[in-house]
Amino acid sequence: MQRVFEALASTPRRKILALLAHSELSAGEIAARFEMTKPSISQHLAVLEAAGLVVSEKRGQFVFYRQVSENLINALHGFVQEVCPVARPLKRESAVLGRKRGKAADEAGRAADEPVDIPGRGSGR
Amino acid sequence: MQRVFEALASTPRRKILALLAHSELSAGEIAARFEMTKPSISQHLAVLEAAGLVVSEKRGQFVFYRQVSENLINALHGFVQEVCPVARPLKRESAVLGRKRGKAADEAGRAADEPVDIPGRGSGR
DNA sequence: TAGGTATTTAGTGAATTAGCTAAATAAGCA
DNA sequence: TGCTTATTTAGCTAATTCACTAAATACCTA
Repeated sequence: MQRVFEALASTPRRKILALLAHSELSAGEIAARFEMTKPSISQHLAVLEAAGLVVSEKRGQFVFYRQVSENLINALHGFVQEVCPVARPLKRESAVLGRKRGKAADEAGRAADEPVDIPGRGSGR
Repeated sequence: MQRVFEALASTPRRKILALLAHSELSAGEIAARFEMTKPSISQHLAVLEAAGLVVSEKRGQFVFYRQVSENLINALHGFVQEVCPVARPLKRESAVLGRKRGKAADEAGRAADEPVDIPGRGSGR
């Protein structure tokens, strides 16, 4: 949770995530789209990966990065539940998207006015 | 947008927002719930206010703070649209919640794969 | 093995952030 | 007016972040 929000606090990192919205890209391809040196981009990618927002996979000479949208959605969703309980309809929709998740809701935090409770999942209780 | 995410990057500030989820509180009441000095809390509140996430109102001796959930929802929503277009159902629900908003979607950013388009609103086009 | 490309690690300096204490401002009350 | 409470502003230090350059590592190809 903390790491997710720290990762999102940086504009270049949010842009990297947006760039990865539709397809995976190599570190070099990502760096090519920013006016920043490759080591700097590499560092941003490391922050995103530590937050669980992307994963990397080395294939041959290249390291490809792709999004892990579950963690983003779960962190934001969990937070919105805490802060803005009026948004309950969001929760239901997010649940539909996040059926396959298992643990990230714990990191995402809770305790607003009810425990995390994802309908349509079966293992919550 | 940038200010919203910077504001959310701090755990104490996220906790303050959660504390304000259900009712407004004075600066002193907020400070009383944290193990931090009042000036520090005051600074965090200033950051939250600069991001448009809370508003303050001075009444007599006290300064009361309350949430402005529209800005939070819109910023997160706009970002999710950029980064995670698969989450389109969220968008529709968020629109229902945010009927009354007018301009914050611009700050929230867009450009993922379609323009911001809130159904059920009348002024979008 | 040698040479080239891709990426990360190390190390540096400037800028920002987070918390503190002390002091200033503002409002309520005797 | 003078005292008390509530909050913010100023000024400080320690810690973190950001982007850079230079060097190291890993992989591919000849």
